[in-house]
Amino acid sequence: MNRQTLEKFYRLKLKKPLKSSAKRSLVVEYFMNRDRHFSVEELYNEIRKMNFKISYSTVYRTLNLLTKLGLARECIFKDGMLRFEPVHGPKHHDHLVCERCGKIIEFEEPKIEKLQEEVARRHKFLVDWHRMELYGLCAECRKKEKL
Amino acid sequence: MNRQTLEKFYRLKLKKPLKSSAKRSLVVEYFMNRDRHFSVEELYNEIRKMNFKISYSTVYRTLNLLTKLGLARECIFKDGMLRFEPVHGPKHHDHLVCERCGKIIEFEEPKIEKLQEEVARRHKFLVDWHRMELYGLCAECRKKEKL
DNA sequence: TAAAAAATGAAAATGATTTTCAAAATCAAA
DNA sequence: TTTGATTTTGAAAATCATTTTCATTTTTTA
Ligand SMILES: [Mn+2]
Ligand SMILES: [Mn+2]
Ligand SMILES: [Zn+2]
Ligand SMILES: [Zn+2]
Repeated sequence: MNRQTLEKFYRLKLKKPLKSSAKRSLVVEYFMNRDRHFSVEELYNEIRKMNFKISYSTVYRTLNLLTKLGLARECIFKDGMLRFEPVHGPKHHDHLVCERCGKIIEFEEPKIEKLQEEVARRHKFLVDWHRMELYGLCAECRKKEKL
Repeated sequence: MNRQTLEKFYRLKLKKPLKSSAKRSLVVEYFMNRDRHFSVEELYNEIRKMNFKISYSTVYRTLNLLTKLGLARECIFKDGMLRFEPVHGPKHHDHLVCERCGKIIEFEEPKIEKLQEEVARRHKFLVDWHRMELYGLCAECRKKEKL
């Protein structure tokens, strides 16, 4: 997420006009500095730890805004908890999720995406978006497993 | 799901022994007769409509049992609501989900599964299970779209 | 038949997220 | 500026699907 996100954020038009606000900017800034999946609680705690006063309501509201604006993406893995990740560009990626340590690895595999399109065509289905997650053990956890 | 499921169900050993019970059997039977994804509420209402008295607790408990026994699988799509589907065999499948009408189409694509394994190998990751869902418009909804 | 174990259902608890609403902050004229 | 309209905020309440509790009933075992 680049430096101009905050300005970009306020330039973007929604149904309703946005007033600039310190609290919201705070959330956007901390969001900007994340580069991986995080839970709302994590972000909330991080901001709190810095002695900024903020409410969960505002954190949720701002993250939902960022999502509508296309700057954030919701990720809901097996545990069912809402997470967000910054959207860095038009490139799509999918996830490997370690069921032991929770680590999340991102990957891209164009060959799979091609085949997905083929499956869709076969069913005369028009794909808007997809999600694919592979759950299992990461390299580190496999090593520990063997000891 | 075949006829012997109910017996199979009671034969399976869990941590705790199961007593046979009419209410639970009821849920298992209605579950058996489903062959697609359903919400807990749907199953509950179906049983209720037949004038059987049953509680949500028992429906939830039984479905969780069936899941532990490997006879049911949890499916959580974009809407975040818990659904179950009967497990018919060892064959795995993935889903196309229509965002307009909610229809769910199942598909298998061994070529994708192979590539998933390759991705995993590349990351020294051991895959236990995965989920893949393609969201978009089904054939029917596309037609209506065009009119 | 009696005692032990498990199942049931109503109601309460849970817990993450959203909503409400009154007060505070921001903005846009005048 | 001042004013008045609009938006934002946060605490508390509402939501809502799912789980848990617990007193009672049912099933199994002895
Ligand atoms: Mn990611
Ligand atoms: Mn299915
Ligand atoms: Zn791991
Ligand atoms: Zn459709």
